[in-house]
Amino acid sequence: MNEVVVLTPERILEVTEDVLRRFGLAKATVVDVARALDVSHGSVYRHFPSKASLREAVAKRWLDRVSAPLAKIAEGSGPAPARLERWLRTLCLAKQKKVCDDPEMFATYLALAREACVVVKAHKERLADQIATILYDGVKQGAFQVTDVRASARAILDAISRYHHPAHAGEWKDADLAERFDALLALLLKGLEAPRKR
Amino acid sequence: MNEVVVLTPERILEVTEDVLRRFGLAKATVVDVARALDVSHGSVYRHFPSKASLREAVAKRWLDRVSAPLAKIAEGSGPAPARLERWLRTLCLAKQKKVCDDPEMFATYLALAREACVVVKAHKERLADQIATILYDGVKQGAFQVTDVRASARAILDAISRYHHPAHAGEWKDADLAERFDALLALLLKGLEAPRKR
DNA sequence: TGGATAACAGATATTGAAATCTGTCATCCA
DNA sequence: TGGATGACAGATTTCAATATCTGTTATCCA
Repeated sequence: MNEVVVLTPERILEVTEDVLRRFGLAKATVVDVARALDVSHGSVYRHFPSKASLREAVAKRWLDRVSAPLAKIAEGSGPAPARLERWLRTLCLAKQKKVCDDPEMFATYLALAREACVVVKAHKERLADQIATILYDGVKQGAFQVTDVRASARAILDAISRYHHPAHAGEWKDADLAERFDALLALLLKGLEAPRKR
Repeated sequence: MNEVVVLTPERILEVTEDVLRRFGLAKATVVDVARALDVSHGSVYRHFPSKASLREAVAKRWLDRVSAPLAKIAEGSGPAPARLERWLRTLCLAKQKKVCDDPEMFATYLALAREACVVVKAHKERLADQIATILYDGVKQGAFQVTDVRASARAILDAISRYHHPAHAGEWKDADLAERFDALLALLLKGLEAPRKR
């Protein structure tokens, strides 16, 4: 049988994540990754053109893991307002859980994200698309009154920055966090709402 | 005549700001400040118990200069929605102008604010109070329908974080900034609005 | 012949000794 | 006697030599 373990980009990314977890972003080197894979560092450069591109790929993996469960909610069915609320709560709670469970790794990913701004931008576009999907449903259902779905989707994502953007992670320990988030959510949903028929 | 120049806290703060401008936050020392004042650094410690407290006082001065013109708007008269819009635009444009005019000094103040989180918290409370003042007027005028003025005020401040919080300064160069801010503002104002009488 | 390697040059990081800084205090002086 | 001073100890920063890392390439091998 003697399985020959081949060096794939996927395997490199896994090990890189592990190395980042153990050493932190500042200290982790390509040589460390190669050592953990038991290959020369030149071999890593065969699969990724630079250290920056390797890091970018790790960032992308992480962000994809964030957006996947949200996509499920966005593409679900049922009343749009409830769905939007669930989507927004899921996004913010996921981020807040991450920082709470493993603050060091979160800090690592934050720094990584700052470098890989192209990847982050694409991620934000995807999130805005998901909100837009829900808003579009809401307009069809007559629950929302929105003139520009795309602009509103971005406005909502912007509005909750404080509760999902890693730069604000330091403010997530406040006792009144949930209360304030609820107030913001209520304000946004009221802003989207179509006037009641009577 | 021979005016004796006395060493006042105010004069120390002025010179400290100047030293910060010239050397940057990381390099500026209490000794530098004392040198610029032509006194021993021990004299500075007679007026401020520590370097941290000196920096805090500088941060406070800066934040007070931000909130003063906003207080004028908040305490003005006229229709609350227009006043709120003006207040929010003034806050965000002031911050964005600062970062555009003197990015280095802005970075210095950002780092300073991160240290002096107590002072920053008080500043945010003051801003929320100002918004609450406008909201209260709006409710009285029948323009806004808000159950908890204080909570709504904080929700609004939170919602525009992306456009006034220095942590997002990197995103203020985007071409669609004004457009996106307008969309968010419209959404928030719609959320505050009392249903039209008919 | 695709994929791994070791050797290499230039860039970056580490390290430890020396310099500087922070905060205190006994002393001075107007 | 309130306010300034300079000397001081311990903490922090700087700087330059040394080590390590990044990215390339000629070479190897299965």
